[in-house]
Amino acid sequence: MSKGLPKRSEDYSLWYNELVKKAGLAENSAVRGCMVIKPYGFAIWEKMQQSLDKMFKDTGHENAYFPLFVPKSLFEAEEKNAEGFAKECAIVTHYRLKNDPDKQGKLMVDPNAKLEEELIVRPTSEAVIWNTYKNWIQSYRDLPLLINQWANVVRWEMRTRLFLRTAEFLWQEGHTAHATKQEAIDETKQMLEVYAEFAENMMALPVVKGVKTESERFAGAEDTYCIEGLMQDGKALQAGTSHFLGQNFAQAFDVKFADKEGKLEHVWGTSWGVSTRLMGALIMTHSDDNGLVLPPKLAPIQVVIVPIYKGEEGLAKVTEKVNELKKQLTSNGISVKYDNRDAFRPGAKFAEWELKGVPLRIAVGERDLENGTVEISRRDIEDRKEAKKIVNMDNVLEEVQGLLNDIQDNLHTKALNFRVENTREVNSYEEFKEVLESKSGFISAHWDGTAETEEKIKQETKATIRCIPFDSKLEEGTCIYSGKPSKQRVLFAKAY
RNA sequence: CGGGGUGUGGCGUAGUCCGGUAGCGCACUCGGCUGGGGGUCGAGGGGUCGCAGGUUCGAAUCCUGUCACCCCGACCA
Repeated sequence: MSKGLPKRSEDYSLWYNELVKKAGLAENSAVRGCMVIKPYGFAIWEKMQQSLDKMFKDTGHENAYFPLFVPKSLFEAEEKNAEGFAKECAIVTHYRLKNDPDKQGKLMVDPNAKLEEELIVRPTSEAVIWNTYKNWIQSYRDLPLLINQWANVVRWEMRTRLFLRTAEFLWQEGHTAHATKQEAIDETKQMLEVYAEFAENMMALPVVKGVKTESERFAGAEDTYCIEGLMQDGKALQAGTSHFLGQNFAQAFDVKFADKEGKLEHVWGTSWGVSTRLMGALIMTHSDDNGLVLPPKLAPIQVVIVPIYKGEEGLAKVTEKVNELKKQLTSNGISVKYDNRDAFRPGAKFAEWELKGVPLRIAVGERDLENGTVEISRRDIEDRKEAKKIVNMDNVLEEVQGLLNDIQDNLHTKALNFRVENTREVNSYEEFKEVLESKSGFISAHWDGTAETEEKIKQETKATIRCIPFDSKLEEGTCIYSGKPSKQRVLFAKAY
């Protein structure tokens, strides 16, 4: 383990990359743009999955699995969707390799094994799924159809970053079909609420809920709702999206149902997804210059216990006590790691578990055994002295339970304060540019509602409209760019 | 795809200009002392110098080609 992480204030993106690697979350692979998610990182993702999966099931959804490949003819059926993803598709054209006659021991694509129809590696699964739904839906009695799948998708990105943008990523995609427009819209909103609740409660990530503008909308959707978070460097990150698809896919794939009167109608659709990008959001929201900071609810290890001892007998004595503590904590649903590796001294272990973001560390030494105490240190306080306190051995369980709750709340509060402090209303384009340059963050400003203005602002400042927040009040104003009338403020930011 | 840069033990690098058979730090292995914030001493193991050609008595170093990665742009969850 090499020492030292770059400072956030000096080079935020270097800090992020190094942190991801050094904390053992993920690393680059032999495959261009694709990452290896390491066990510790995957354990966090699994906790996210478990929690989201339960929320999906609780709202009536079932899991299923659809193919990785999409025949080109299916893919292009919904034109806007196909067009939107066309530029970033991986395509399978052949199904066989053979020995290269010119190069000993090398393989080549067998030109005789060309597929009659190319297969697109799914960048998203609407096409296959709606093609399937056609067969599943005949009557209003088949509706609503509420399906989710956990899968990998591929989008051939030019520039990639661990978790934030990789060519292959893991996600879940929900795809539902409904008898009425209103029901589909309600579903779209409900799932956005699920995402928001997950982000706030589990990830301690405060998010803004809103609607995307037309140019930021999902290709093939009528409306895209989103949750947006603000990272510590003042850039916004889209953490989840939920789409009202109207009847676009139903029409493209001829998915009709007979209503109670026996009349045939197209169904109404939604889709919604969150990806391993959430890992990036989690990392960038809470972590500090000492390393990762994980909210207790998603931490694979909530408490690490480090023994402090001299000699084998010392370790044996401490271990005896630690085993009691560990049993007590574990039986109360707390995940505990006892780091009894003899090869490292306590200081090195402290640093390592800090880097890995374990919420609580308990140090138990021979001195503690005499005094009947332990030292508990919380990860969410950056100052190492302030983070520590000495606790009576008998109170460890309730202390730990209390502290874990405290940390979860504190992380959320800190992140929320940061967002509030970094959300600014501006009323002129000058001010807009000034804020963007000096402070970044969310900027709440009036916009005339046209794609042209949005595009101009994007070109000139790199800031985009993240969303039109649901809670944006109606108020008369003038567009900061064009001076035309506007009825409400929208949220701008530079984004990941 | 344009512009810039880098490929040398697991990681980070020196050496490349000016060719002479690869060095350092971290990590690793073994042993000792140590142990309340990244210990220390000693002994050891590990490298087709991205890949393929070429020049040369001799190539990490020079030449040609090629691949990969990083940064900056154009595109994006």
